[in-house]
Amino acid sequence: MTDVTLREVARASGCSVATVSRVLAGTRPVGAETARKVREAAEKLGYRPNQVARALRSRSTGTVGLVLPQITNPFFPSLVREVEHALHAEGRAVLLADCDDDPEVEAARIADLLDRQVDALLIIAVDERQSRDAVAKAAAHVPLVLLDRGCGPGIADLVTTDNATGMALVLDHLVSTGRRRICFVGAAGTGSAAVERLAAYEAETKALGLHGFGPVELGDFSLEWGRAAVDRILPSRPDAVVCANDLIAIGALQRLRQLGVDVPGDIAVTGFDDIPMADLADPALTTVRQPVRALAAEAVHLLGHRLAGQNDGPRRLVRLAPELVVRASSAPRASSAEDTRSTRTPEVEQ
Amino acid sequence: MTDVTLREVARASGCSVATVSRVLAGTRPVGAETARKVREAAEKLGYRPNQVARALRSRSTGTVGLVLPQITNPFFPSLVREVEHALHAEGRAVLLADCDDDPEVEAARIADLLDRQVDALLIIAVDERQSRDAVAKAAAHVPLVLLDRGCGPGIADLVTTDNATGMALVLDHLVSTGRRRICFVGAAGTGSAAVERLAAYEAETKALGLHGFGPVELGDFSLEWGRAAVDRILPSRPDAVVCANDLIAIGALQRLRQLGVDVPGDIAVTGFDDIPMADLADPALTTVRQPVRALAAEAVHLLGHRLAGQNDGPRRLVRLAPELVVRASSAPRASSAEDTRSTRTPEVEQ
DNA sequence: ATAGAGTGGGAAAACGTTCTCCGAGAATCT
DNA sequence: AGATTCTCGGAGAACGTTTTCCCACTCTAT
Repeated sequence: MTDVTLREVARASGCSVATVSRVLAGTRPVGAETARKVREAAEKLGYRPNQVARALRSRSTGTVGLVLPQITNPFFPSLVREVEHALHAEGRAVLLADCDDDPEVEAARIADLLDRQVDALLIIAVDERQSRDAVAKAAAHVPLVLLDRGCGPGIADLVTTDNATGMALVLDHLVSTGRRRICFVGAAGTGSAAVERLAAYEAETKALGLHGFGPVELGDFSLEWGRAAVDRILPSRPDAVVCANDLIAIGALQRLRQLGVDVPGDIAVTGFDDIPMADLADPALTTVRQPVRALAAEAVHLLGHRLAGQNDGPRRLVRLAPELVVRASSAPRASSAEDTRSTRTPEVEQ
Repeated sequence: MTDVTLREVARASGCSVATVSRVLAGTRPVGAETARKVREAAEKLGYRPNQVARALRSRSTGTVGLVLPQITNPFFPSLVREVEHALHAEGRAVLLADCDDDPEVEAARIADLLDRQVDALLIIAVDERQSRDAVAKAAAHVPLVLLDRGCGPGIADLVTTDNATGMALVLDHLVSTGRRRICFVGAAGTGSAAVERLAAYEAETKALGLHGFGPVELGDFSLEWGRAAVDRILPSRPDAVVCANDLIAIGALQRLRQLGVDVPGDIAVTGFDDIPMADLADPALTTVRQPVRALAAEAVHLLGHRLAGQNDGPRRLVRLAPELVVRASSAPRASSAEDTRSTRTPEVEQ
């Protein structure tokens, strides 16, 4: 019932605590016979090392804090999953902190995690500006990597999706399937996703010479805004609507259907992120899939690097290229959609 | 830079470590003047108690392990969120373990959490049978509450949704809006959700005297099965399809639309769980909303109870009544759906 | 005056590890 | 043979708290 300690294993195997620790941790060579006796005793008593004591002594808890704005944001669960797996593969555990999209809660959670002596922090920042202070302060104490959302330059390592590439993929695709009257529905925030995707859209349309057309409407990253934006955009008779994320796109899809507009016949719609719903929308949504696994792997890798080294060296900014996922919502107008759903791609499983 | 300890606060305030601990923890009355000096010094040095040391000494980490099958299952994020908030409100932190739907991984994660000295475990079991051993073993060491999914009787406290009530709500609703030729698409597994929802469906249809009709098709809890099941059910010309969860229902919706069947005109469709997608489907899905916040609160409450008491006493089984959410997919046939979406209910926010 | 209770404070033991010394014996070198 | 290294093992300090003693002192009641 009560836990078995090193002392008891030592007594049972007739040697010292130090020796038992050594053979179990493999930290120094130990005589074959002694080792056997120790292992035997440990086995018999069902000894399990107390990680708290180990942490106190060795000043490392083997624990990483994962701080995010809102686990219910549909893009995060898969990211959390990958991060969790990557960390567990290194024998680390994840302390989860959901911030309810509130920077003050975020600051408090970060402080709490530091008190709990996490070895490192992985943070998806709530807000570009308002998170900065807390993040910077935390980065002074412990290796810290920002994930997905930035937080000002030079604060900490950041690994994120290359929004410019993603937007370019979308626009190339639309143009190459004959769309010309393209418009953009984005978000007005100051977050990196909002800013970068808008900037990329504008740069790319210019590069492609589509600059004549192009209403741009900015709201927020929500379904409701997607629905509302359709009404503001429709009068200019576009043949494609590029949305800054999937939620906006799905909202747009809903409103367009309601108004009897044919997608993709009259208008193509694209999203960004590839959340699970994107594949389920009707028509299934063409979108940009963030390289979730690679993002997680890279972030964990960077953490490992700082944990191994002295946690100094320059801040890194890693941008990973996303992937275009073409589905029915952007099918060429020529093919008059008998079975538009066949474009659906398989799940990201494995 | 390096952390401030009790010793340093003691030295700075000219008193002993014991006294500092006492005033900061408020564990014993201490002279007013001394207390002031201590607090002042602590403040000035920026002292933060080391939770690991505290945990080692007081044999309590203030940490709870949350073990779940797959964070990407769309029903879980909101549950995780509520659990996390409820626990944090008590000053506890959450150690997250995602099991990848694998009972062996689950067992390993549970063992790891126990080594990390979690004060308690909150487990959404992967499998009714295969999780039993690991859960039972863990329950012997630490307060443990099962959430959402059971794991055999008497293993541990269990708080879950009352599937029978939920199914009754659905059937009453369908019957009272004129549906009679009702059929069921469920899952064949041995998990409590699969078994209970099927049993409840059968009991309730019998009670309502609908027993003449009623094909029942069993597959799994997936979109694909929902799509496939439609083809097997359609020949019997039902006017309502009751699905064992939302994924199945959304799959069914998709296939029905593809076949040109009018929902809800020809056939009503209902789901179970109220995952975020349910509201976004077209038509929006009538479903049973699990009382997520209450589930989390009750589970945490039970944990607290066992943490306070001696972790004995009988195992409890708490069933919470869910709520029917009527949306467009089950609108009465009479009202020939001008704007079927208006039935949509607001988000669960706040 | 003296015993008894009550108060404020310190010294030091514990919690379960890891790790630094240190010593005893065996093996290797000159 | 004596000096040096190596190997194996133990004693005990340390990690930063909490908590148990214990002491010194001040009140109050006899």
